[in-house]
Amino acid sequence: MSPTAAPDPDGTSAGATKATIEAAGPRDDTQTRTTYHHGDLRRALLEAGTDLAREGGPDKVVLREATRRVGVSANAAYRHFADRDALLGEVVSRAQARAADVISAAMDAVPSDLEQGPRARARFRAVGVGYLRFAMDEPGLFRTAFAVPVDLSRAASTDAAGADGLTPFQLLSTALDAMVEASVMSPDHRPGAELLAWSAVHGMAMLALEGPLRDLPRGAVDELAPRLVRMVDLGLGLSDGGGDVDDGGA
Amino acid sequence: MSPTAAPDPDGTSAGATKATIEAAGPRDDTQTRTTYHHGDLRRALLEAGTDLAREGGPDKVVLREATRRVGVSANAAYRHFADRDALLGEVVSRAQARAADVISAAMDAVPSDLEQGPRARARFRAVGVGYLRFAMDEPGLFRTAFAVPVDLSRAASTDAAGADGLTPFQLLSTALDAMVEASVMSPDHRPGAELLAWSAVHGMAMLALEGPLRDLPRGAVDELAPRLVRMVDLGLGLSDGGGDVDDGGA
DNA sequence: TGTACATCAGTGAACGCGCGTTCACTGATGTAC
DNA sequence: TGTACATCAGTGAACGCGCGTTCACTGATGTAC
Repeated sequence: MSPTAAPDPDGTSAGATKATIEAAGPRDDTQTRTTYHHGDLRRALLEAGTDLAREGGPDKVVLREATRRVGVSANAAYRHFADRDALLGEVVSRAQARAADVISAAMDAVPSDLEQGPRARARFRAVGVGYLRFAMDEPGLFRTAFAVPVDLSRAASTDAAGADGLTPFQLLSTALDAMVEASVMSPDHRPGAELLAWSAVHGMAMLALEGPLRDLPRGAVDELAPRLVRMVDLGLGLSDGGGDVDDGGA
Repeated sequence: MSPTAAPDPDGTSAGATKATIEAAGPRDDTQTRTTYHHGDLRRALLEAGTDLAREGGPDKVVLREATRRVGVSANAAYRHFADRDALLGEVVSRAQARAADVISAAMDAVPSDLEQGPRARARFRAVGVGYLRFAMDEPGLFRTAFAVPVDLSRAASTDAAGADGLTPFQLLSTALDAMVEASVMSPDHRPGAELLAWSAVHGMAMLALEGPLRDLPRGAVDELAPRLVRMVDLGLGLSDGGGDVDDGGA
């Protein structure tokens, strides 16, 4: 039970002094430290790691640099994280939570006085628009959240939910459920629809961020994003698909 | 003018000997060399680089490892490539050309006795299916072709066209043009449609290859791919889009 | 037909970089008595 | 209330790795005379 996790219960002078230092804030970081113990090193490293991710994506989340920024020796990190992947894993979760917040905000911007059907659709499209907005506004965090080239499955990933308690994937799922409930999407098309919709927006983000469309101007993406989500909306919801179109030979 | 680039014109014994060695094949590679000069080092490095890309994507295209595999000292590569990025740039082009071949093959598998409209559609969908097939069959090459995390724009990129002379992007463009010509797609929707379609398949590939869906089984992708391209087809072609759907507030 | 010589295509060793991680350690803290 | 001591959270130095790149060099080739 760390003294920062719970309010310091004891009133010894030593304890009070430490509590005072901590109350001054979990290290203003970046600057030199006066105490031997950092006080909140774990959180500080997480924040430094997130900054690194913001600046250059997952590859830039480098353990030594994080400790350097916090002003601590390199191996102090090993008191709080098993290894570099453990740190990266938690940074990934934080990045996903940030994405969830942006998506939630976009969904909440949909007028609540719309009728059920149009509202479900608009909220569904807002998921995609929010996803792409996050990608373009925070390219480093986006790639950290959704395009980590290494497998982090063995690293304990903490909660990736946003402020409202839902992960980006869960937000997408609920939006699709609402469309079915509002009868603007056939239940037949519902299974797996997350992956189809996600693919479209994820692909545009990746093409624009580190694909062949790297130098596509921001404005172009802003213009394409609504067209893309409309394409998905129409392609998923309007038709029976499958039956009414010849399947060719491919 | 390298002797390998053009047929060796002279008949001197020295020249003939060298020509004989070269005729025996551009180095069987991987094994020890008996001559001081390699004979076809540039091509051999390109091939080693492509093998590396196949095995582990763009990051694994490492100059030292390529020379090691060819059996040559590390800096011999600098006789043929300005730097590591120049080598990588050419490997990227080769990977794109391979993608073009797979896509072409998928398009050519569409029966030619279909009517113009259905055929145009089927060939368009074949582009997406071929793209995803290449991604799953050759994940390393796919990522090298379409997901290089560094900017290679300053590296001279050679031709990325496949055997039929078209790049993957050009194949997609011609498929879309054919749909407009066959009147199964409105000309109003044509501009920029490449990016919408490309986004969808690229996103699914990236999610399955190095995204959160990394452990999605191959079979799942095989099942989703046709649904995805159908979604795109319907979303792009069937409706007027834009006007007939409320735009919400997002 | 031979030979001097410029040029080409390699070699071997080294540099500097930055990383993750481990080792043996020490200063600070909290607790049992 | 003081004090011994276990435990916690840091330090500093080092290891080993692999990379891209450069340096001064040498062996092989092709050509002008």
